[in-house]
Amino acid sequence: MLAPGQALFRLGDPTAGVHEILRGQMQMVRVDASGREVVLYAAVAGEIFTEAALFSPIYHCDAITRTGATVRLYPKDKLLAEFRRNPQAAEAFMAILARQIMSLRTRIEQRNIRSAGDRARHFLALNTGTDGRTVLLRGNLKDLAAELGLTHEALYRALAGLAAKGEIKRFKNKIVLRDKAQLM
Amino acid sequence: MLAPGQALFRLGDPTAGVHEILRGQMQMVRVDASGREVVLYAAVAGEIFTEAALFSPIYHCDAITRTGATVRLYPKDKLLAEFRRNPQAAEAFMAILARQIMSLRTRIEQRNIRSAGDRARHFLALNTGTDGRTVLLRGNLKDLAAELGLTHEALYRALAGLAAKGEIKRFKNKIVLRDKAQLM
DNA sequence: CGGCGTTTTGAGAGAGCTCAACATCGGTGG
DNA sequence: CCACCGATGTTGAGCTCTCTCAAAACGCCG
Repeated sequence: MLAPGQALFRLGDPTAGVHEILRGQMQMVRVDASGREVVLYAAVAGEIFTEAALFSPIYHCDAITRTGATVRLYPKDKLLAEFRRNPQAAEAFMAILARQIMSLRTRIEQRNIRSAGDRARHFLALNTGTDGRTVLLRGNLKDLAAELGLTHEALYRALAGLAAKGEIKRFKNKIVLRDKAQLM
Repeated sequence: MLAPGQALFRLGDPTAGVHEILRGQMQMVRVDASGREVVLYAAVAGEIFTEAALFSPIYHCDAITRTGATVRLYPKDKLLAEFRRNPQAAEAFMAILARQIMSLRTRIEQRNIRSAGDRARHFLALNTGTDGRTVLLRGNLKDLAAELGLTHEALYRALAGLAAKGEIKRFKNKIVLRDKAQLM
């Protein structure tokens, strides 16, 4: 349980283990030679971070929460001991890491797309449900815009544009893509 | 050894194992409901990919090389067997995955920065050598621009701007940051 | 010297960001 | 039941910054 502005750990601190964010956000921050802050990563609720702490004696950045946050710690020694005793647990953890890599790569590819319309399309295409055409929206559009790295205005306009061209249909909390057969 | 345009595997193929790129580039591609290609990730020489293949029976995307590529396969069953037998090997692989996650996160944060100058600064701040001020440039600036997701023109201008403001000094194959004491 | 790729600089256009105003929706309290 | 209020959603106008296309200077190698 951390108050806004509080640090979970600082650069150089001995590593404790893997953390999971239950509520709020954490920023991994490094300070460069000229004293400027460089944000390495901003983690949100539901994510685990400091995986690399398992393999390093000290932290290589600061972890600060601006929003306040609740964090759960999985102690390093217990995890490693469990992995040694139980190869299945080790495999499961590897699977978690591998999935994170995939999702991060997809996100990078997404950020490579400059056009707001194309970026929205990219997101929609990768987040369709089982029917391959329906995307359920989890939160509000402002949050989605942040996730896509767009201003909410740009996202509204992009979606309006896609809808105008008939590529999508918008509903309360879902978006349906027009597929090849144009069934929708 | 793959020819340009050749596919290493296709969506739905049974997974073989983890691949390392020795030469060239591979693109992970998925095709969306409307038949459009969506690039999940572009991997370059030196990287490993399909880590997640260890934990899935089939591939969830196509792997295609446009440039042609040489790829080494680490067979899935051998890797998993080795991990079960040898917890140290498992730990080492986890460490590789964890490091990749860190580097991907840093890259995402980099791509969140819109200003070319800020993005260059971010890169420089995170790539200083032991003295905390000197960045050795591995390749040419065009390649660096591509790595940063900028056009080479934009990067040239950004560096020129930083140099004009005295934040950096440019040399043949290195860039030196001005630190707080302005020693340079 | 000639050719090729990298580095640099210039001009113009497009697209997203910023600031701003307004609409819509849901919840709250009178 | 309705008025109010805040947050979300939407649209408008202008600006800035990068991208694109273009051209020139520079460096390297045959």
